[in-house]
Amino acid sequence: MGEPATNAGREQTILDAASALFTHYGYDKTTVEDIAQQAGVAKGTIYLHFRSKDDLFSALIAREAHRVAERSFALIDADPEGVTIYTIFRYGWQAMQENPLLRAVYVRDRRVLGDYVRRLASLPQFSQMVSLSGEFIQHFQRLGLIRNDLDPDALLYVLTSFRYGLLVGDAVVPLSRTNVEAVGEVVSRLLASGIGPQGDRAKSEEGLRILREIYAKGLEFMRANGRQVPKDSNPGSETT
Amino acid sequence: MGEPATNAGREQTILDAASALFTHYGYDKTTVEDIAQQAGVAKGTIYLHFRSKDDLFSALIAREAHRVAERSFALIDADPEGVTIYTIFRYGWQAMQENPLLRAVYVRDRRVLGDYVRRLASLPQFSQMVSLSGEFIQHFQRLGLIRNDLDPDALLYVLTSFRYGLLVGDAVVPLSRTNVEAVGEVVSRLLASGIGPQGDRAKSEEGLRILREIYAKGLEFMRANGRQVPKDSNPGSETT
DNA sequence: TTATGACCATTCGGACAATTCTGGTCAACA
DNA sequence: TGTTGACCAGAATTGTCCGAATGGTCATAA
Repeated sequence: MGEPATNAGREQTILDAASALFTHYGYDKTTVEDIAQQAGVAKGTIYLHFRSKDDLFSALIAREAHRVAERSFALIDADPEGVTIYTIFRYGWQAMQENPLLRAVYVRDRRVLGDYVRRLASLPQFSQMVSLSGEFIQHFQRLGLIRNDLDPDALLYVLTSFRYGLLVGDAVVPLSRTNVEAVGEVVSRLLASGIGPQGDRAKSEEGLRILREIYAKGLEFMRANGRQVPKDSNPGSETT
Repeated sequence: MGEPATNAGREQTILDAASALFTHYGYDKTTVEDIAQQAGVAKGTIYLHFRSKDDLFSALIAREAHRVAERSFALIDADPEGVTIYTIFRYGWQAMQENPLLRAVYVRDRRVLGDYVRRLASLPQFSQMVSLSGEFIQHFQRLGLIRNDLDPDALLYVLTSFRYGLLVGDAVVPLSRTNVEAVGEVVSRLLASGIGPQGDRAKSEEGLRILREIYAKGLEFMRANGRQVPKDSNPGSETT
């Protein structure tokens, strides 16, 4: 309904169609023909914008990851607490929870990813970069934004597992749409007093800087290993 | 090596063999013949102790659940902190982490459970009973052993997901044998200041009572829905 | 009484061919 | 210049057959 006919607009339309079909039917069961039909274009058009079905999916993941990151930043900004380890964790989870496709990628849901899971193996823990990494925790500990009497490696493991559990959790305990807020609140409170700084509330501008820095790194990494531009890149880099 | 020839001893020997084979090869790929061979008995003997392969597995799960519970109780007792919400959570996790079979049951690992996962569907969340349930949290909140400014439903969801994440977590971030202790320590510290009572450290004898009570309930539940004794139970209760 | 292992009905799974489907191309077209 | 859809080779699916394997039984033996 009312898709723009511009070049960039058409690409987004294709991605929208692909997103809906992939999350519903999974990568394997969704054919390129299906995507074209849903997007209202011919199959050949898709190959004007993307090199292959794989490349299309990579582009989609990149777009959704970007959206999730922006969404989490917006949520963090909107919270009066500002940038803290627990708002980062809370809204990072919430933003990913709201995005079915990226959530599937993060938890490696074979029902959605299908054969694509093998391709993911080469991107070892790319989604961790969105908001969580070892150096991130160590930075925060050095700044006093996380209590530093905890082993950083163990803490990373705990936080990563925690987030993973929260993302997969509703497979064990069903989580209704209504109490996402309540869960976020509990998570936030728990981490605030659990791993936050004991005494003073330290300045968070530094945290924001680090957050954006690590996000930029993640972007760069994804641009390197992610999708290739189909048209105007130097050709002749085919390996087998 | 050195199995006792007593009746009960033989049953345990069979369960030991089944445990090793199931965890290594999975339910589907392990034949009754394999179990008999590994246990050093004839196949028919197994059917003197267990009604079917399913029943054997149910009995094994029951035994391992019992062991895990006892193990976690022992760990809690050994900790100077005593019975608190965080020692319960910490050692409940650790004990289950150490038991490959029960861990597979809890996370519904299809590679180990095979076709048996369907049977598990009738036991909705039986393993949660081992140490975690809604009423448990509410009891503790009422006693002041858990801060009561948190929504109990959301808290239950968070803790359940947290534990699930910790149990599955090493599929995402590999967890070496050596730092299980470190992770447990972090978990304990995090929960102590995260959800424990803010001020005083309340008396924990009451907590111990509740813990055993809920465990007893779980046992009763499992005895009702779990395996049936093959021999001297009243016959004639076959439903199709 | 208790344990055994040969035996049976059923299921499983590999092999193979027929058939459909799918990602990707490209000459024709607007 | 941008778009289309018929077309193709290879992959996946479906259906079928048949021997091997498996869960479970029971007459026999210790």
